[in-house]
Amino acid sequence: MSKGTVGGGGTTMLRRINVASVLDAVRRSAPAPLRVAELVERTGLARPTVAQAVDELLDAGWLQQHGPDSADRSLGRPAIRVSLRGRAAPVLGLDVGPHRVTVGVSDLAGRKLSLVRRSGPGWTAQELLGVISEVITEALAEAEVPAEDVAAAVAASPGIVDEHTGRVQLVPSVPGWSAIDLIKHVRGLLDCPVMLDNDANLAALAIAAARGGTGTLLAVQWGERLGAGIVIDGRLHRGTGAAGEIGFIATDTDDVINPEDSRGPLERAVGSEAIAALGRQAALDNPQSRLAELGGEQLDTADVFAAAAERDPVAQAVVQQVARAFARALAPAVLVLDPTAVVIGGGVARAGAVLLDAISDQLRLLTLNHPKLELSALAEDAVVTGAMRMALDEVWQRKLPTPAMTSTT
Amino acid sequence: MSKGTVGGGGTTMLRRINVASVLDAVRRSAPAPLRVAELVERTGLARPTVAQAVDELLDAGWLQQHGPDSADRSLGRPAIRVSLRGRAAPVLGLDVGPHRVTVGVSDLAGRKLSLVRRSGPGWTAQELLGVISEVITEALAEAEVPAEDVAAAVAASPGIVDEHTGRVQLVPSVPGWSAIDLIKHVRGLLDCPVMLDNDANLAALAIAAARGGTGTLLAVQWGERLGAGIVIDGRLHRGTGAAGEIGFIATDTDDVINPEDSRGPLERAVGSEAIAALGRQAALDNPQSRLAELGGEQLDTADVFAAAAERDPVAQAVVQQVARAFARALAPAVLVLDPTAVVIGGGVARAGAVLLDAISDQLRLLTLNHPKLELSALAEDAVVTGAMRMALDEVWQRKLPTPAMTSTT
DNA sequence: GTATTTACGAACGCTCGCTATCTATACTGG
DNA sequence: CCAGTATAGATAGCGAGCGTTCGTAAATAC
Repeated sequence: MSKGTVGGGGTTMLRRINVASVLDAVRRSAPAPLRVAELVERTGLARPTVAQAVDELLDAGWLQQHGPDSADRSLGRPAIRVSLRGRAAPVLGLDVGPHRVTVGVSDLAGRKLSLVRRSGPGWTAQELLGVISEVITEALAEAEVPAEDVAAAVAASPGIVDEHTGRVQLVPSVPGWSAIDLIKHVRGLLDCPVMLDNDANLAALAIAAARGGTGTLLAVQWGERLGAGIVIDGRLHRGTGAAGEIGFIATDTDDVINPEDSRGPLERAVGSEAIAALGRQAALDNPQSRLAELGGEQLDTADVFAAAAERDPVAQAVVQQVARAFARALAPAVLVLDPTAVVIGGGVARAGAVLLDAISDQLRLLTLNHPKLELSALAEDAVVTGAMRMALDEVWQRKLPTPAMTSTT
Repeated sequence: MSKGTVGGGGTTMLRRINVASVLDAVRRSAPAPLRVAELVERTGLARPTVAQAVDELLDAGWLQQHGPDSADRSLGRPAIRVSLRGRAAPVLGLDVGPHRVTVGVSDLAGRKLSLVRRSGPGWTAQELLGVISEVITEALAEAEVPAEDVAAAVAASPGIVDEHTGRVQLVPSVPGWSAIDLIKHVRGLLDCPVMLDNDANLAALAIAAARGGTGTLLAVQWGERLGAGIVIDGRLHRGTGAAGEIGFIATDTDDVINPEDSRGPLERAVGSEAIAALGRQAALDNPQSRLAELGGEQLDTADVFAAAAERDPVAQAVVQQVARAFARALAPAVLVLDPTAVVIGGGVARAGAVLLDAISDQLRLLTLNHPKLELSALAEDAVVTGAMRMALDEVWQRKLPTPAMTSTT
């Protein structure tokens, strides 16, 4: 149990291994249905073994049977084809922010069944719990999934999350907010394993899953706050629990980490609010620039990047400054991690190529191996998608007795 | 093979799993011998199964049988006790530097059988190969291990190593030196899998193994050059292949990465040579300081730390400067990785508490979770030890069909 | 010297997967 | 319209391995 003994056992264990092997093979090719013959080939098992496993999985509701595909007309008796029955164990992802609640429901194969978003003006903690209930029931209804069927749920929370206790540090976004209450609340609604994780971590998981395969991913969430998730070969790297907190990296002029202030030096320097402030100052200093024209009094972060895209030198200088500070802060992390790719998401990512190119140029000077630098394709859905992904991983890990078996042959 | 299909198979596979399970249980308790009853308890298998597996492993030479321990006199018939027969598959570690060659031989249980070091004044590449042959044969003789018995060998090389091709970048220590030749040479001597890896990586592996257990370790090798190895839950993190190259982190005053210069900014700032240079300059500026007294003309890195330990303010200022630069460079990496511990090894680590405390103070200001900061206990043997460790891991991974089986029960 | 405790060893029954064979189904070609 | 063929599914026999149970050996305690 607690000891990490290598499992072993009798023939029933063997049976379970083989059933899991078949199930895993089906999962890997999802959503494409598979013929039994293909399963035989992929698992290396004998046909009767596979057939028996398929029967068992059909009975248990994990697989569903397809009729012969009329499009694929080949010689001989048509094969029955099976695929994952996603409804067997749907999962739920939850992204709670101070102004927005998003809930997604996904089936086992990773197909999105529903996605419900609700925005509002700063709820209180009490109101927020009510909104969460509503959105969850709405999402479940849209997906046509009864609440008791949900096999796992993951909630995203900003701040540093202890994955076991659910305790959260450094998150004063909503007054009176407690992630522990959130967990309790959701547990009351769903009666299934409910987990909590950092939003940057979950976004990273989603992006890594979208990119597929192996390698090291550093996924930066760049908005008012700055965080990053690290995914190594599909697994999240948590460190002691606070890995990826790049917002607290010191800049050349600011290295103060204050427990009272939830923001770190880099966030103060290049967070979206800081970018807007830099833009406003630049507009004041250069009243006849395109930047001042575009933004006016209420100059926004987006205005800075828009003006820079129009080649306004004043805005471009601001972008350069931001990119330089960001690259200098990130370079040590890139040197140490040596990631395959660095993906930038969050609100600032909407800036697009203007910012990306500037960062890329700066980063190239400061690193050895230059990772691919990209913008997140998932936009604002990254966090929910990642939450669903993690719930999915949890379900699969519970279901498959052998997660990895390095075939020596 | 190439596909990562979950293994499965017939009863022979089951047998192999159970045998491996028993072997693994013995390995975990090494070097303490185990009674069969204990194996039954730890593996969860039935006694006949364990007995059969033990017989098989004894025949194959993986286990050895102990007589009943006269010290442990308890009631009843004395139990047969078995332990790993280390000589079954000894491994070899090799650390090649420009001025020193070290070879270690270890048995399966991790016991060091022999360790042979040879130093010399800058050999040529050709001479070096000859020296390597001599030291290897000497180490094998001392360990009483025939060359053909060696099950795996790992060689350490400075620079960035591609773990598959064995190609090495950025290592001009020995003119005409090629790690590919090294691999070929060792393969010619040993006829077993020969692998190559970065010396900082291997040192990290050794330190992680010595500390034991899980967590994230950042092991810094600090000498003339600066490198680090990252070990996460016992596995080395390589990134694209150049992970841990902290020597190239920019400092506040220097951010030039030049392909011609094998040293990076941080190495130029706080490498042992740079520390000595700072010390010499400080001594010149303050001729009547303890530092100037101690070091004289040929002032060394060690002199700086010695003077600082004697509370010479001039030397202390130099140490402060070095610690500050190092901490500022490392802080972003610590924030991103959030390691359980940071261990410093290499020549500069001999400075001891003077440097460590200074770094700790600086790092505390710049990070959120403060990892344990320690000096490597392994001193100069870290790299060879790590090489043996990696060879050991390779052998075990080949032997055990199921490396990790998350017991769901 | 006997009783007790502990561990080893062997026989039996059970489950499981693999090989081989037979049956079912649909397309092809005369 | 009917045989031929190719593919897939179903079934029996065999072998291998594990687990349970019982008997036996070896040491200590009284």
